[in-house]
Order: sequence, then structure tokens, then C-alpha cells
Amino acid sequence: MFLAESCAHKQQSGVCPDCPVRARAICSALAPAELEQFASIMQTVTLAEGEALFNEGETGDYLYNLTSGAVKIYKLLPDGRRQMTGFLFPGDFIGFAVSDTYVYSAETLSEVTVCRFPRTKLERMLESYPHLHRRLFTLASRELATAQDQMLLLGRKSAKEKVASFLLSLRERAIQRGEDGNPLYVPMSRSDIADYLGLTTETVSRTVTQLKTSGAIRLLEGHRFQIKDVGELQLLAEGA
Amino acid sequence: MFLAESCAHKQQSGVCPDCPVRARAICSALAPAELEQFASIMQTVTLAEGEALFNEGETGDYLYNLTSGAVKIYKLLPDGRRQMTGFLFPGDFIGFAVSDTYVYSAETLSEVTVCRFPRTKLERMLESYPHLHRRLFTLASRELATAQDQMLLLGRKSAKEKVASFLLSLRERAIQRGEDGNPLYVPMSRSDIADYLGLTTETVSRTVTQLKTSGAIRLLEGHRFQIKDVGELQLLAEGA
DNA sequence: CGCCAACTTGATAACATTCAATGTAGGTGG
DNA sequence: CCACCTACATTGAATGTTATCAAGTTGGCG
Repeated sequence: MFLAESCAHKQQSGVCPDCPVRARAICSALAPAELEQFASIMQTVTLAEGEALFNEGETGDYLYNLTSGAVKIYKLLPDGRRQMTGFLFPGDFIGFAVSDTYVYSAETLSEVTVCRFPRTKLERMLESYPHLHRRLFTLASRELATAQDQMLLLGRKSAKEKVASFLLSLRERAIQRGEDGNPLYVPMSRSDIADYLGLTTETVSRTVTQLKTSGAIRLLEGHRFQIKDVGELQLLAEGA
Repeated sequence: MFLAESCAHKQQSGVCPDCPVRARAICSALAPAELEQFASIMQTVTLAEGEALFNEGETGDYLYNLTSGAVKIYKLLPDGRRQMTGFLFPGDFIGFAVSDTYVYSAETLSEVTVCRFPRTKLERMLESYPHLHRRLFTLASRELATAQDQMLLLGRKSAKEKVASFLLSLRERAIQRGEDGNPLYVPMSRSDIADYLGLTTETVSRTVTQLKTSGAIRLLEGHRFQIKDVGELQLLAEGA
């Protein structure tokens, strides 16, 4: 829960062409010359685990693109109840904004590097490169579809279905990023998972144990899950 | 659950300039000349209550803009469990697509009129008018924020908080559309509301009764709710 | 006026939460 | 290097909110 100010700010130009996540990030819509201008308004920032990128309610001065590590996005109720609205991985864009303040909080789950864009400068650049809006629209639509899947999960699935769905979606995204997804790296705590799935830590723990006992998964060292039977998990995820 | 084919298809050009929802719809991004081209690829369609605009899994041949009436958007699990992902009102856009098939179903809650756009033609038009993507991005971002609020509701709020939040958000949107929002028109059934809030019809009914008994609301004729104490409802919605 | 669907109300049950205790692993300092 | 400490995870028992099952009631529409 520390602010981003405590971290190293390195101004780096000319690194974008070699960026490992460029194909999936917003930058994929840019020609080389544009990419250079893009890089000129951007800072590469490294954050330690547990640091806040920003908090709900703060003025949204920066937008981010995650290049390594993982980030959690959440909203809070006045009494402290928390709902994760997403987990972000390399290539993901952070800070879709409708208002001038952030409508959710973002915090690192691991050491993280991000490309940070001052909002005003990025907006000015978007004026000149309208095709970037197309890219942003695509990314936002995709996130919207994910959000709708999550609503189905939160509103209508049982604890077991939720956990199975969660593991499968993490795996799916890992594969999208070019990892093999099995064993699956699960960097978030039981409590983070619980707040993502609308459950308690205890229920998540019990359910994971059930899946372990039933032989669908196996827990490995270092926050890694081995999925022993993907098909089984897919059946569980949809309530079969 | 009937298909849209059974309804009247009226080709109407030149009506857009007078459109009551233009300011809030995607069309607000268009200059008069562009609007005319827009209208030329569009059909105005009227549907009766209970008709499907499209179903999850069908090829997404059309996009829609709702001009009157109300529409429900939902996803289904294989065993029939349903999650509403949204209710749409005049001015709302239907059919943000990431794939070539619809990822949810849309069905009318009342008699409805929509502007219907063939996807391929609209996409071709988007090529020539890139600023439309900006508009689409804004609309998608807004929907994304709404979806995140809904995740918080589904994952972390009690039945009472859910119902209170629901009524307030309906009211908020009615006000945005220029209606006064009190009494509030609630065109959806208890079952629709339940599937939106992740509850059962019985629980929604009981909770509404509670709100009625506590004096926060009053039920009027014709699917109308009078909110007697907005502040009270706002407190309930956030768990105070 | 009567019928059917939607809504309400009641009794019971289940799933997940809450409260509580124990177990485990990673990191720190002696 | 090991013991300790803390945070995280697991397990257990009891409780509670909401779901389920089952009647009734209302209201809209032919």
C-alpha cells in the first residue's frame, strides 16, 4: 500500500521496438515513427510487490501499460469489503477512464514494470493518431466481454465452479501470452482470489483442497498449480 | 423468444437529425453529412415485447442502437442458469463485439425500436470515419465502469444492498436520459431483476417487501416504484 | 368474468460465512 | 545456520443468509 513515488523512474527511449509485449499491447497499432513519439511521452517505471499504482478516487494523471509482473485491480465498499475486478498481466492496459479520477485501485502482485503515460500527453497524441482509438476500443471491448463472463461467475456459479473457472481463465490467459499454462503460476493470495470470486479465503482454501483431493489439480512449490485434468476442470467450471 | 425476422422492417432515411436519443448515442460523433451516410446503411426496426434481437452464439451480423423501449442482455449456463449482464435503454448501443458471434443474448422488455446496422457495412464506414472509434471507445469504457460496479454488487453486497443499488442505478440512468426518475419505471420482472442481481425471484420479492415496509419505497401502478427516501436508499445500497 | 402468469409469503434446507484454532512457509536476526 | 516470527493457508464447528420447495394471492388480459 505504498505510493508509486518510492520507486525508480527511468526514462528510456528506443526500447519499444524490442518490447516483448508490444504485439498484445496498445502499441501494436503504431508504426515505427509513431512508436518513437509514443516512447517520448512515456516513462518506464519499476515497482516492488505490494505497491499501489493508484487508488480509487485519486485524480487519474497517468495511464499504464504493464510489461512485466502482475497487478490486481479492485474496488472497495465503505466498510472495507473488497471486490477484485481484474488481474492484469504483461501487455495489459491500465486506466481506461471515463472520469478524471480513477474508479478503482491498482496494486502490484509482484515486482512489476510498467510504461507510464501522462494522461494529458497521451490524449493529445490520440488526437493525431486516431487509429489508436480503434485499438483502445478493441482492448476495451475485450475487457468488457471478460467482465460479462465474470458477472456470470459471480452471480450464478457455485464455489467449486468459481474456482475451476478461475484457474482455467488464468491458464487461458497464460497461453495467450505464450506461456504453456501448466503448471500454472498463481501469484495472488487466497484472499485476493476470494475477493475476485466473491467468496471468503476459507471457502477458496476448502475448495482448492477439494479439487486437490479429487485429483483435478496438484499444488506445487512457489504458487504453482498443476492442472492434472483440464477437461475435468472445464466440466466443473460450467456445473456438469 | 421469437426471432427478429417476424417484425416490421421499415427503411427510413433522413430521420436521424430529429432523433431524440442522438446526443447520447454513437451518432453524436457524426457531422450532418456523415449522419446521412450512416442513415443509409441503417434500418429502423420495431419489435414487440419478449422478442429476441439475437441469441448468444449466433453470428453477429447486426449491431443496434436502441431508440425506444428497453432491452435485457444476458448469458446462460448449460443448465439454464441465467445472468443478466445489463439492461439497455434509449440511446444505448448493442453489440460490442470481439468475436464474430454474439457472446450474449438480447431480448426486448417492452415494445422497442432500434436502428439496425449490418456489421460489415458499419465496419467499412468506421474505416472512413475514424473518430467514430473514439466515440465507441468512450461508450465501451463507460460500460466497462458499469460492469465493474456490477461486479462489486454481485460479489460483495447483501440482498438488501443489491436491490437498493439496483433501484438507484435505474433512477440515475433515467435522470441521465432526461426523465425525472421518481416515480421510477421498472419494466423488468422480478425474475429478470433476480438474474441481474444474482438472487432468486423470491428473495427479490421479499427484499422489495422489506423496503416497502420500512418506508423507503412505495409500489405504484404499472411497474412504477416511488422512492420515498433517496438518501435512505443510498445508505442501504452501500451497507450503512 | 375467469384464467394464467407473475408475484408474494411461508417453512425448510443448503451452501457459504463466521469464528476459532492449528499448521506451514518464507524471511530476519541472533 | 537455525530458531523465531509473522503472514498466509488450512481445517473444524456453528451460524446465518439466501435458495429451494410449496402454497397462496394478485393482477392483467382475453
